Amino acid sequence: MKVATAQQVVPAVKLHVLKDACAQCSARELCLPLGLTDDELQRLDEIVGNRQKMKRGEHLYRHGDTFSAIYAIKVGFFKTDVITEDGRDHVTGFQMNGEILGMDGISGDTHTCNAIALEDSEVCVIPFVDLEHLATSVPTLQRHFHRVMSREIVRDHGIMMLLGTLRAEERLVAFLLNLSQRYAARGYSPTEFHLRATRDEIGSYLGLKLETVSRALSQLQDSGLIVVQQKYIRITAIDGLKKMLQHAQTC
Amino acid sequence: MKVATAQQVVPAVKLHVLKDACAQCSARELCLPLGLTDDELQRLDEIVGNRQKMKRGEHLYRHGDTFSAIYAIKVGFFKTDVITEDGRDHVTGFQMNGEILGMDGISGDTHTCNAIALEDSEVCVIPFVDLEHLATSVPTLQRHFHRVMSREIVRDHGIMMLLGTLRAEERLVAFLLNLSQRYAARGYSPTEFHLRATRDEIGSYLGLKLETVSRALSQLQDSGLIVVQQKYIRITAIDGLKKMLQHAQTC
DNA sequence: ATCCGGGATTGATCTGAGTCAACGCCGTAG
DNA sequence: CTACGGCGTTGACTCAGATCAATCCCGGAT
Repeated sequence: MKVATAQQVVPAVKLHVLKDACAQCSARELCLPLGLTDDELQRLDEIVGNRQKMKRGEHLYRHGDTFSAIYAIKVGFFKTDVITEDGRDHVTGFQMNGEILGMDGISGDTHTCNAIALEDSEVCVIPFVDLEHLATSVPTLQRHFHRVMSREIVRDHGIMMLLGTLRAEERLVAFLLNLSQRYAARGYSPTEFHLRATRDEIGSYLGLKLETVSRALSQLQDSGLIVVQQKYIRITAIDGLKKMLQHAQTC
Repeated sequence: MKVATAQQVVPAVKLHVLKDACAQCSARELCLPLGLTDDELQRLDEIVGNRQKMKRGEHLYRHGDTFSAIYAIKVGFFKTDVITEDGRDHVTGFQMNGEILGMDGISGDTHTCNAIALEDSEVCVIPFVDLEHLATSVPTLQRHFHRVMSREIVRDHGIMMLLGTLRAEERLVAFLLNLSQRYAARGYSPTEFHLRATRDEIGSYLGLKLETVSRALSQLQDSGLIVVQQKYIRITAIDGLKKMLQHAQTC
């Protein structure tokens, strides 16, 4: 067998896998292995077959690919998008380390969207049948997986709300605050980061045209709330941004 | 204990439960018990404690309620909505018989949206800890539950696409075709039905104002594609509607 | 170092949907 | 039967964001 041969030829792989195992992973609070015992973690490690490195621009999976695994992002940044019958696409989300990709594929055995790396990235491949099987004997894991799926649903509701009720500038603010909060949760600066997405991708995500995204960013900068230099963003008045969302449309 | 007493006092309840059991339910192809053996169905029946009747306008659960169960709609029609910090609300979905409500609550132990009956309805209450417990020993059930959650995610992506890329009339068309298809799947007419939602609720769902919904419906009627009389809708040219979505924005 | 091309910014103009307002319809309560 | 109130329709006007277009910026290739 091809895979087996590869492992025999390169014994270093085994070591590498151990080094990156779930127990040591910095993302473990965020992705699946929350609150597992050492033994349970060990069993999870065993099913997480391989860690897959990806170059910027590569697809992790494509719309129509048969579904076999979900993916935990170890490092990197992704976008997911759906394609309409008439060819246009729409970005449904941006995912960063510690987050799970691929749950769209569970319902129909094929993926319904594309997942594309926006920078060099690395993911853990979690074969889904193995995960389900393990979940039957590790209730904590089962519970946590359900939470992860549910969180995705709740997140989507938030985006639907954003798309349905907020104005352009408010959408941008919500987007920036969301990024800020997620970076903070990972120990990065909540006020200073690089956007990995283009204006066009951000626009697609927020239901805006790229020019509108650009203008809204400039406007926020003119108001003294943020500093923009291309993809670099610095939030100078995070409370001001938050206030914009609270009073949205009320005045 | 109160509950136990109630069951002893009213022995008729037991009979009633049996009559409505999952095995006989007309919605069983659509909600959870797909492909279970008789024995497994029996065990599911046992955890589905009670069937709850609801009057139009009643809340099944509210934003903030502690989460304990998901609900399968036996008969009726619901909407779910989320409330923003500043008081506005946004409809996130309409649910009909055979569909599952409440999965938003799994992630945080409290519900994140409201579920409101738009007509007199009846739901099966499925205590979530029991469902998870049963799922560990019935893989088919586990699998199917995961599919149901995933389908919800995929559905939400579709709505995000709709909100982000379609124009007002196209959104209405997508909405009507979606209803049509769901009614068809239940053996009702795909071309003739009553909207249970107001123009305002439909507008909230589609990211439009109620006037725009009204206008778009009138326009579709003028084009000879549908007939509208208040809440009554008849689709007279379903292919014409489908065509509108395929060529959306391409010309 | 220079060239090239994709991405970003900014301005001018246009338009689809929102807003405001009047009126019509229908079911319910008295 | 009539009055009322919520829902729906339609019209006139406004405006936020799309569209079209020119220019700028920056990073990678030659």
